Amino acid sequence: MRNDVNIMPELPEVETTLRGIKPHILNQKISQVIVRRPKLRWPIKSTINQLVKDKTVNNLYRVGKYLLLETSHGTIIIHLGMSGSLRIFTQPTPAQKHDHVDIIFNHQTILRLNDPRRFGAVLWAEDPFKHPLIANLGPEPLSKQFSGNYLWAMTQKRKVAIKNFIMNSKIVVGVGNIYANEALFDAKIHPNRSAHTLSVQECNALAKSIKKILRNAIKQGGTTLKDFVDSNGQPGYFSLQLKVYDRTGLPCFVCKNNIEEIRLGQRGTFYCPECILSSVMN
DNA sequence: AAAGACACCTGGGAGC
DNA sequence: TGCTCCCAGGTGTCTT
Repeated sequence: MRNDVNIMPELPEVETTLRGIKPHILNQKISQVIVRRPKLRWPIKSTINQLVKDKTVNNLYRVGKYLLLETSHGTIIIHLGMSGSLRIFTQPTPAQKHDHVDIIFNHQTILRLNDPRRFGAVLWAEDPFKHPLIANLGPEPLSKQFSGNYLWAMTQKRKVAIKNFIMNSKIVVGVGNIYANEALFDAKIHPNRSAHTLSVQECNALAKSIKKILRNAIKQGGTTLKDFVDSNGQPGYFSLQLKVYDRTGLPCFVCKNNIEEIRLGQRGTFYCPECILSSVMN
């Protein structure tokens, strides 16, 4: 078992981060942005400090896996990539390895981005919804708009594997590899099924499973909220109750048969063939 | 337009 | 012990 399984920021982790940092920085004035390493997924604007200095964060929210810090003029867009984490420090604290960016509020509170693999991003946009990364995103998985009917309508004529399909942010945001595997297992749908072959009923089941899995993870995140952003805690994300992800060859928790692994879209894909088979027979 | 491959990046594990 | 190789993944971009 790889030990980095529980540190990937998927939607629930980003939501938990949001809830953790919000009380510390909402309505607080930015006094400085320190960029130690501008080369992340995209270069951080050299003008970022001038753009946000002395602006107050008057709204803080999440769109997919993007965190948006809205100021009176312009919005900071933060993405955690696959190894990023944000923490709050309420007193001066030396930067550690991979601490690439500090946003300092009221000359005291530090919002610090740590990101070993540097797949994350810190961007700025006058109107984030016109930003190319945000403008074309699909609906939130936990919204009413994301339903079985919506999913079914979108799958028509789409031949791609259903797992790749639900990981496509133009279809629905925030479903990464781990939760895609878990949701398909929960819905008893083979990840390699061509999207358009799913029935309305199966799309309903899948939409429900995605919501259920994400809600449970967010709920679990809430219980570890303090350690999540507290400077005294580990910067780690909560561990996940995974039923299939990274469990190749191990017995299925439901039927005791072995979990199998294939590659889809160059990503590890895990499923229980027996559970899917028994579902089809019913 | 859709789908697949590839790129970015690092830490950690396996194998020698 | 230390070196090299390989792998994980989110998501934009390029190619087919």
